[in-house]
Amino acid sequence: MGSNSSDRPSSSVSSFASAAASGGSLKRSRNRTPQNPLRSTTKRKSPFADFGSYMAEKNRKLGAQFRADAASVSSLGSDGAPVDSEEDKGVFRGVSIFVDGFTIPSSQELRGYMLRHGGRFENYFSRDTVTHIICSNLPNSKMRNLRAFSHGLPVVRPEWVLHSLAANRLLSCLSKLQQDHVIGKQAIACFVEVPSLCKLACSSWVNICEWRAQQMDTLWAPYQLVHGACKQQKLSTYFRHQSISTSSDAKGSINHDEEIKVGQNHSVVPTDGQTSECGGISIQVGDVACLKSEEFSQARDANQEPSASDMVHSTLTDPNFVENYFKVNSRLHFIGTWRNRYRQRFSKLLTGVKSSNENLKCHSTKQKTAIIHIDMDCFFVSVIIRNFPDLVHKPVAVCHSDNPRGTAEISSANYVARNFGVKAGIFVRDAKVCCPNLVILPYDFEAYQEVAEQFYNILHKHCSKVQALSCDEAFLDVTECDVDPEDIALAIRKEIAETTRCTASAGIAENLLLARLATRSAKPNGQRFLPSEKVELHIDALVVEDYLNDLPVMELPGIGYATHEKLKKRQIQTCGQMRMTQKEGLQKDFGEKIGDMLWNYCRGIDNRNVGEVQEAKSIGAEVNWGIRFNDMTDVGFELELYYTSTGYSECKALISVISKCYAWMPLTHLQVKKRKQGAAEPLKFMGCGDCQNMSRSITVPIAIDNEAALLRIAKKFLSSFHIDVKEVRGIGLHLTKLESAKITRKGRENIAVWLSSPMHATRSKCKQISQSDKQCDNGDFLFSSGPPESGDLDSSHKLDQDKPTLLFQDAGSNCSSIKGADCVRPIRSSVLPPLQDLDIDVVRNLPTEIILEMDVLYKGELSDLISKSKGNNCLTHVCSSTVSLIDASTNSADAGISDAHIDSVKLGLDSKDKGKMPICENVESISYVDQVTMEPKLFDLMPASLSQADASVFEQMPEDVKADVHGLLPLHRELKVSKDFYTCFDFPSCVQFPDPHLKTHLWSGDPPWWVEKFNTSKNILLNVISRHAKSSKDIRLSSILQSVAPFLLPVCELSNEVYAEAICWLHELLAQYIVLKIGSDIEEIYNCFCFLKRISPSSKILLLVYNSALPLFQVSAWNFDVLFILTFLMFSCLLGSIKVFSVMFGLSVLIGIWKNGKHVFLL
DNA sequence: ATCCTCCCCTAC
DNA sequence: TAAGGTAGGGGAGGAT
Ligand SMILES: Nc1ccn([C@H]2C[C@H](O)[C@@H](COP(=O)(O)OP(=O)(O)OP(=O)(O)O)O2)c(=O)n1
Ligand SMILES: [Mg+2]
Ligand SMILES: [Mg+2]
Repeated sequence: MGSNSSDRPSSSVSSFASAAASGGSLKRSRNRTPQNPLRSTTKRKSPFADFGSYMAEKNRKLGAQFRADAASVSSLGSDGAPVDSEEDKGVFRGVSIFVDGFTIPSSQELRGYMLRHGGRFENYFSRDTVTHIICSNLPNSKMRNLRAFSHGLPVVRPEWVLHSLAANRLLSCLSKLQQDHVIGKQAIACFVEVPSLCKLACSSWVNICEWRAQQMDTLWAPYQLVHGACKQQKLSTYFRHQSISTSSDAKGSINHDEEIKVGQNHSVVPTDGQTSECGGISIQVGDVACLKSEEFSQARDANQEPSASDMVHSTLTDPNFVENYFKVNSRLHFIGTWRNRYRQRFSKLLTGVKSSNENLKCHSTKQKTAIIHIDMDCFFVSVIIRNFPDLVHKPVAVCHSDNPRGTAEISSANYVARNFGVKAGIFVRDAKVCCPNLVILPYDFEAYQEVAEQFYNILHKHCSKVQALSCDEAFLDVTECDVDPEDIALAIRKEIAETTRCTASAGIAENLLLARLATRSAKPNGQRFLPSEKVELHIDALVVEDYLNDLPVMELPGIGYATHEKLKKRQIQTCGQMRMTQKEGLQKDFGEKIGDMLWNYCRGIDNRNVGEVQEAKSIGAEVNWGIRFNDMTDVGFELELYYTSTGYSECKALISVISKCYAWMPLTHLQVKKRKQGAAEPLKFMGCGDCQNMSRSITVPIAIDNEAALLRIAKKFLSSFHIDVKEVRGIGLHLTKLESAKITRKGRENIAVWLSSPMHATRSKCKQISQSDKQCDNGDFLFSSGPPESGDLDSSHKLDQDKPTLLFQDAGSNCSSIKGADCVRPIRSSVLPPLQDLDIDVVRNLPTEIILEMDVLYKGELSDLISKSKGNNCLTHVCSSTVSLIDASTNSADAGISDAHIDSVKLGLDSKDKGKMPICENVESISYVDQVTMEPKLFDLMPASLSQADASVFEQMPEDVKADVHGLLPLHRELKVSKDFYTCFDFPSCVQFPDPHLKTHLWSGDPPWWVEKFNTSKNILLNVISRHAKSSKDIRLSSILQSVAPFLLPVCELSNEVYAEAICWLHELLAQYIVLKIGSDIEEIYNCFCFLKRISPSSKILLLVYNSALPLFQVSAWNFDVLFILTFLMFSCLLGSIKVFSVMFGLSVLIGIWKNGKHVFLL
């Protein structure tokens, strides 16, 4: 009967238990294996988001400069000087692109592609020169601006460039791969279906690409972004209107759906066979007339319902889905978030009654405790039914749908209905089977909220010790009241009934457990006193005894489906049976605490006290219904919504908590539900079905107090899953460990070291550091705050004022700094204009984080320049408000950011002197901008074991510091990666591995020997690489990799041998390249790895190469001690006399610690 | 022992 | 059609 669906294990249990059980099974497997490689198109804010003085200034003053720059750059391409002049390479002849915002590939790479293949690249937009605008994604609001700028030019996604390149011809803007992985899958499917064709096409990789391009043209969805911006705008605003004023016009909203779908997704893709859609290409939005009439009537019908939002039911069709879902639709969200609203509403009362916890052992008081448990009867129904007096004696339930065949869940059923077997949590269709006359009423969350407030007002009026359990349920400790508890209960119930016109039931007993059990047996609209057996020697005592004896264990609070099943296996069904079991046995089977609880509960023993609501220890939000995505940008978009709608308020709450107690909430946890392999569409409409959970968490060393930083972490996690977004069924993000604000100090309390690591950040000896600011990076945000208050350890007021903030680096900036998990730092290259060419006035108007980032690129010279140009501390202001790293304890406390940069650089150069880690005095501050890799399949660039650290330096360290370091790193990580690499794969024996004797030979000669070697190989991947190397003037590996990468994207399945051989050779090539270049051009190596890293989500081959060769780079870099500092991290702590900071080298983190002025490098 | 992390379980 | 959220307790197992 209560069977919810086959994908939710078990049934027959009370609704919620089954929901929980399903959650349990769904959450069970934690899978970190990568899914289909998928290019993550992390969305970035458009530059147009930043309209303001900055843009105006920039346009005004830099226009001419950029124009000149663009012209010269472009001419470079069209002149063809550095470009191959071959005819077939001029794929982009006549094309001139302007890249808007963040893209993958980056604008610089796109530029490279254009220049190498006859196209032009414009650094700024001009209607006269630009032929195509490239952008990955634009939120709705930006489309308008884009429209204004585009002047009707095609706005296309960057894949167009790649795929045109792959096809070796200019693809139509109107045809586009729906999704990278989709095309890959389709292509593979085609090949599988037609093996002979596959063989044929496999004669050369390039042929495959061409073939694919031709074959796929018909399958491709439009590439071009939809323009109809005006209409879109109109419709959007209309919709917004509609949702605010309970609309009356169905046409608009349904149309809006179509519109948004196009606007957001850029293409409408049918989800695997479920919803057939309406050829995403040609929905010319705004054309109301073209809508299906049945949809009209549906929508119209829906609109007659009280709920304003209608017919939007998934993330596919409704851009405001999550917001609406939480705001007006989800009952579970309502009851789940109720506690927070209660906290807010009654916080004064709560702080006033702080007594209960300190008297935890109050059994010293002889007085027997008296507990009242009170709970509204069928709460949701009672509230609604007030408006339908006729229905009181009819079976009634609250549910979203009255469809007798539907999978909507019953939220609550009145007692008439319960007699038929209708209960919360079952599907409405099952309820209708039990009770065909069941009347379904809709939700009214506002009414629930209002009644709940009345309810608690009354409770607080009668009793000072109130423990809220839920919106309709509370414990009262009336021990200290003189009045008979039963009379109190009566009075309260009476008042509740009069005030709310809803009934409540109460249980009175000596402890929480019995009171709650008493309530249950008193329902509905009754109350019951359940005396403890010891005191009452009478018939009542017998009642308790009997009551418990025959009580099914399932009735005990804390025993749900899983525990019940376990007990059933042990032949324990009732409390009486459980009493027969030894406590030790229970503890063995269920764990210490649970066993104890079981043993106590079946005897009616409960030692808990009534306590007020504690501070929240965690917050989170998730959606697991209606989640259907078409592509990654949707997911990002959804997350954004997520945090601007619901999560936003959560974050606000969090912020207030943080500012109040300076708390840490260092663990963030993203969870994604993915359809389980082979799982059918869920029985429950739009449900998540049988899912596999993927989750990732990170411990950040500082409180996250801004939702943008959260969002960025979340997006990074998200992209690291490499999940086929069509399989995504749910998303959740949680922040926990709020309580670490109260971490007690002990041990080496004045040392704090945080390291980033690939999977998560490790926090070691995490202490709250008062008195000093903490500046560290553990994600990719900057932690900043005002100057530390010295001396006043617990000056929370001061800390409030100087509350640190996280800078969300890509907030509203077009200066690409953070691009999600797969991105790399912008690499310093010839593209960087000379410092003196910058207009300082313009620069100064840039967003601060951009200045900082640029400053990094200019190695601090920019900030020098700015401060000089201003002649005062303008920059100081900027910097101290963002990266203030002031060490009050040293005499150079006034060191500015530029000093820091210089010192940092010096630090890098120093290292050349000796074969030791650099030693740096006087480093007060180093600015840092970078990110942490959370990509699980990518090894972080951080040295991964002590074996990579300089042992002599390590020896110098204080003992306690050493201990910390040991805690952070494995003592030794096997670094013979190349060996491991060959053996850890299941390589076919026939693969011809590079001969060890070839070492150092691959790169000798001109062209390098490998080019010919690869060319003559039978391996078509190597052939392709060789071809590109030959045709390229530039024999730098980074450049070759860039040009060849599009051809290594997954297109069709080659044999393992081919892959393995290619990987081995590429590994060897890279290894020898490192040896070759490490002393002369480490930046080139870095460029190679950056590129590999970013492309790796798309190319399994390159991912493997990256992973295998990276450690070689790490080791080499350390051994050579020529550390080219591309980016820095400033992470400065003043901890007593120990200062901790970390510096980013490339992507690896160095931790420096110095004590008493003596400065030691660890890693 | 005690902590930590990654889950599961439970309640409404 | 339908709105399967939220937060705390705690167990298993590894690290310290
Ligand atoms: N599976 C569930 C359980 C509960 N609720 C909501 C509706 C309930 O009205 C409210 C309170 O839950 P109770 O357990 O107190 O159930 P009722 O108040 O409905 O009935 P009872 O009279 O048993 O308390 O929470 C829900 O939406 N879904
Ligand atoms: Mg109730
Ligand atoms: Mg209740």
